Amino acid sequence: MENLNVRIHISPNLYSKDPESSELGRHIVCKSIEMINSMGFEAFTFKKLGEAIGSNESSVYRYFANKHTLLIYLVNWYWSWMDYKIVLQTANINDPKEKIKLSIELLAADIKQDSDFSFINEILLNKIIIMESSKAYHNKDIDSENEKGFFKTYKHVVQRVSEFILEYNPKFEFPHMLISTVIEGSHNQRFFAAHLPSLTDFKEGKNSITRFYTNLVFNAIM
Amino acid sequence: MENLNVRIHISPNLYSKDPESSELGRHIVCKSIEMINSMGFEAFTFKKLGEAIGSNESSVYRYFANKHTLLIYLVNWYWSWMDYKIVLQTANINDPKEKIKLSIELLAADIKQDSDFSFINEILLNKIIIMESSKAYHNKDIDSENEKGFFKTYKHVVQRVSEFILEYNPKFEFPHMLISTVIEGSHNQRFFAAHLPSLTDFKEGKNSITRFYTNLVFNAIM
DNA sequence: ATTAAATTAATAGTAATACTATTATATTTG
DNA sequence: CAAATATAATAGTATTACTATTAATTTAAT
Repeated sequence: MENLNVRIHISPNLYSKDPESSELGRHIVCKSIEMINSMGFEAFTFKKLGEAIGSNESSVYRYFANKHTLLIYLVNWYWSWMDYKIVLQTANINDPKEKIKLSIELLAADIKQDSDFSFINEILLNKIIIMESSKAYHNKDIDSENEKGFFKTYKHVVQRVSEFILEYNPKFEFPHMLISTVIEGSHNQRFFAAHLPSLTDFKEGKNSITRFYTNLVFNAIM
Repeated sequence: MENLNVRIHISPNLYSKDPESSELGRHIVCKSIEMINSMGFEAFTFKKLGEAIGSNESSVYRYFANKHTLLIYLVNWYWSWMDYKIVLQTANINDPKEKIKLSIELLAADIKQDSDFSFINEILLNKIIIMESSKAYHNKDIDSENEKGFFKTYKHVVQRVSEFILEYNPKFEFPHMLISTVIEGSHNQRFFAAHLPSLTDFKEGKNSITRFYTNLVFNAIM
């Protein structure tokens, strides 16, 4: 990605103190991504994180109320970043078909390169989204958290791509279902490919997942 | 469902002591379904369960090593039951198109009736599958648990319906991806409809979800 | 029927987790 | 420079997720 002077803006509802405002804060986010990746969200604790960054538990609590909120922060960062990538990729393209194609490629891709325009490692963050993001909303607080805007950026991405779908076919009845199916589905398929391969037909190096969902979408909306 | 003398068989790997073998065991399973539903999997504990059934924590531990294993048990029960329903529904039907259609209807349905042929409430269990089942596999032990057969019945259902797909179109490249997309997708859509409606195009009483996935499948494989 | 063996139930205890409250130390500002 | 504010570290608590031990009950064998 180009060396643009762009920053992902995160709603203040998603943290107690802005982690971007201090070295410690950036460290917390950066290290938490590594740790959630390596040990899994369940085993990850603020105590371990504090130790790992040479600080302590209570300092982490000043930035995030708990590890769930930290996950929400990461998930929102990811979707803001993804939205930005989609906008950039589809800028100046008029053909809705092409916009849809490019969007699916971004949404379903296996992220292999860190964009380097922030302290966040997007390769690892993508793995967290695949492995852990469903835990961000599959809980009893979903409704109150949704009201607080915890899932805004995800909904935003779905809305954006759904609009491309409607540009292509204004009569299509289920654009949001289709896009959320592609997003969640492609993440699931990457997870299944790695751990439950009999639930997929994934073959290395053949772009199966992107191909599958691209075909699925265009067959559905044409 | 008819009053058949059928029992869902659960692999002994999935429990420490067979909960079907005693009153207490059946009580544990039965009550856990209610409690996981009402309080969510995270807040649910064996201590609370013990109290609720007039027993105690350690008695529950004799049946299941921990609450994660209990969830795995429930998930497997569900998929064995679903497989049975699919077999029953599609028996004596030769047209693969019809078999696929019926299977999708079963997989994507909002379960509204308890089949009453066991001590398990399938309406509530279906809600648990929608809300909690991704937690059964999104964890760091997935590979060793998969080896122990923890996800066998789910894979079995996907395999069965994938075979219907291949009967219909032997050249289709992604039958497993398609079916796991339908299953996970339809569960997600039911969850979204209830909690994040802007990710769906769900409309009450219009069978949107089943209709969407049925169209998706037949457009994909034709 | 009696005793031994096995199973089941209940009690108590422990390490770890997810926080909170308090105090100490630094930094900023009037 | 003193007061106010922000930050960091320590210590503590309730709960969780178990485990180990002991007590009670059931089953089985002679």
